[in-house]
Amino acid sequence: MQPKIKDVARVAGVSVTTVSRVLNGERYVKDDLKEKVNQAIDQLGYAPSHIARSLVRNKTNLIGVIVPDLTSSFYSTILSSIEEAASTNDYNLLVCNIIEDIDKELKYINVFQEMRVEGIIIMHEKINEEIRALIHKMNIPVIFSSVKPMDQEFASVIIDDYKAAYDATKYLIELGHEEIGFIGGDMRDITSGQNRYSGYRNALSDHSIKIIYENIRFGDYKVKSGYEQMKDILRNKQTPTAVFAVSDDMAVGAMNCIWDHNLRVPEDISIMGFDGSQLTELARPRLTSMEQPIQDMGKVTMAALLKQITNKETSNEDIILEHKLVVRESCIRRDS
Amino acid sequence: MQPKIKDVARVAGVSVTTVSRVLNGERYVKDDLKEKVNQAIDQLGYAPSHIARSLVRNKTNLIGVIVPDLTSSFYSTILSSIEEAASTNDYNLLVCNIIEDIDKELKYINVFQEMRVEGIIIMHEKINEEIRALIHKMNIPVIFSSVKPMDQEFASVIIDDYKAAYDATKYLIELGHEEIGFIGGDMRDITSGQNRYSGYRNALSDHSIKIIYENIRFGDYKVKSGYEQMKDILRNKQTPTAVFAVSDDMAVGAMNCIWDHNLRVPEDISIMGFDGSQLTELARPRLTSMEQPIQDMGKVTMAALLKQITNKETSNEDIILEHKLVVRESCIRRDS
DNA sequence: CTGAAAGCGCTTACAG
DNA sequence: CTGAAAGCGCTTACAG
Repeated sequence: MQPKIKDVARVAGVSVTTVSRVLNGERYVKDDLKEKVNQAIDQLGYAPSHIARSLVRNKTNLIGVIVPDLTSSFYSTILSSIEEAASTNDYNLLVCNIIEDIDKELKYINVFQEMRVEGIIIMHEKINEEIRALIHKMNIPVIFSSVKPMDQEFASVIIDDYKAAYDATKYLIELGHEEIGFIGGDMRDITSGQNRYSGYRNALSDHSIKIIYENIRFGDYKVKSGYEQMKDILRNKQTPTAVFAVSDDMAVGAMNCIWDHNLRVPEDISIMGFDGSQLTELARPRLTSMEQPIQDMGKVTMAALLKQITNKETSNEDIILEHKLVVRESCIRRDS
Repeated sequence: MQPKIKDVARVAGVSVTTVSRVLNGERYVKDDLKEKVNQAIDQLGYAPSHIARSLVRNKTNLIGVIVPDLTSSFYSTILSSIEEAASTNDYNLLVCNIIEDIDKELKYINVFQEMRVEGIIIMHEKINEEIRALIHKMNIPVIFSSVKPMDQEFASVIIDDYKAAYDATKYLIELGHEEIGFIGGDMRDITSGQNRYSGYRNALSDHSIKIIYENIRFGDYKVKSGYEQMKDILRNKQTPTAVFAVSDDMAVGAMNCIWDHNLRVPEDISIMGFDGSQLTELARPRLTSMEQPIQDMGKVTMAALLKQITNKETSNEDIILEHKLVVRESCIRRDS
């Protein structure tokens, strides 16, 4: 059994009120009593129960976080910066990993409600009516980080996917590429998939380049799907001279596929990634990528959430961060 | 404000005791009352306060987890399987990320104590006297996953590092290599560093191969240090024909360094990794690695912890899991 | 400056 | 089968 405030009071020879006061750093406690209390605390190894405190203060200092895949370097990097910001502000993270299991998400949101978390951060793009309704009913700040589900009324911290994809494609065009393949993301539940695809298409048409649908494929943002989609593309009679994959993971998958076909990046095919994950520096050749400010994303998300918590007002205004093209070695000028 | 049990009781026209009973699935509640209560719960969107429950039940269903680096694919994979096991058993995870900051670790252990977590999982190898003392005082189950700090009396879930390193080295020897470089890990705080190093050395001497200290370097398990240490090794007059790095991250760093020097893996230098992380399949050539059962590690850790929690007895017996050599493409027979 | 008492939202003997 | 009351470990007016 852990010691309780009553034990401290007894040992120190004061009332629990007084112990509580020195615990909470109030003034109006005589130095000698304070001393005695602190001694008793040390002696007993007392640590106040956060549980009891939460109950009376009506404040838990808990944030619920839903991650689609902890093993993804993209999400775990965001989570890491969220954790840092939380820790700095004396908040603790309840972390839930959802792998393709929307029921688990619902279950966890329920748990979050029971735990009385003060806010929720979701990095999962799939969300159904039931979850939406539950979140609304809970009436606490919710913020989406790095994703923006369709038709939703919650705030997202996100980049301008359309423009980022447009700029990435434009860069390839400026390198002289005209057959530019595309490995897109999910087109159903998430706005990024559609916006990045639009950005790609419009960049091409704005530069009067014909869209070759044979060279357009859609994956699920993961390495394996990048590999598979690239394999498909390589089967075409006329393979593109450059491929733009809308995640670094898929880009690396594509690079590996190219390597396994004994072709070379970037000499045979240039590859452009998206995200700015650790893989960009790990891959050989190093991956040129349209980067999201991953580190900032977590920080900004927490800041926005804490602001909502503090001001007791929910906001549904998206926060748009800047994307940035980082040129490395995987894209070169096309020989013309 | 969230509705409370009192509100439910009022709406349903029963006592709070009755509401509590249907909440906890007790028998001895007449069907019509149960019905009314459930209706009231739905109507109000009531979810019982886990905080209040924890206080009275003296049980939080919380586990504290300390990860050294969330962005590492090794640790995040273990964390992911820990999370899965926790969720299955209705436990929630309080996650703390420690990056080289031992004070933060102490702070978090304190938080864990205040939160009255029922158990703690630590994947961090650095631990000082203060932390050790605190953990002991808390008197709750603590288990180390994938690491075993020196001189400690807590249980670890771990592989036989000595034997694993021995076997990996032996494999390289059997491929005909005689100059086998080594990129080791931290030799101070963690037993794996020393045990893997011993395994490597003994494998060599058991096969009458002279140890060349020039080709032995120590990193910090991360990609970058693998790169740097390999750079050092390549500066030597006689470079090894194979290098064994005691983490896949360092192995990939070494491979990248070799690539950047316009040498080839495995034709010029074979590379053996350690861990079995995602990188093994991502790298090109694919990385041959002495693998830990990463997925199992999380599962086994949680199982052991839950057992201790349930039986209210702490154990300090290590659990040793099997290592396994997975041959891919980065090691080949030496031309002799 | 200090303490007795009420209350946070639940559960659980105890009584009926 | 149902409910009034005590208690979980704290904080916070309130009174002195």
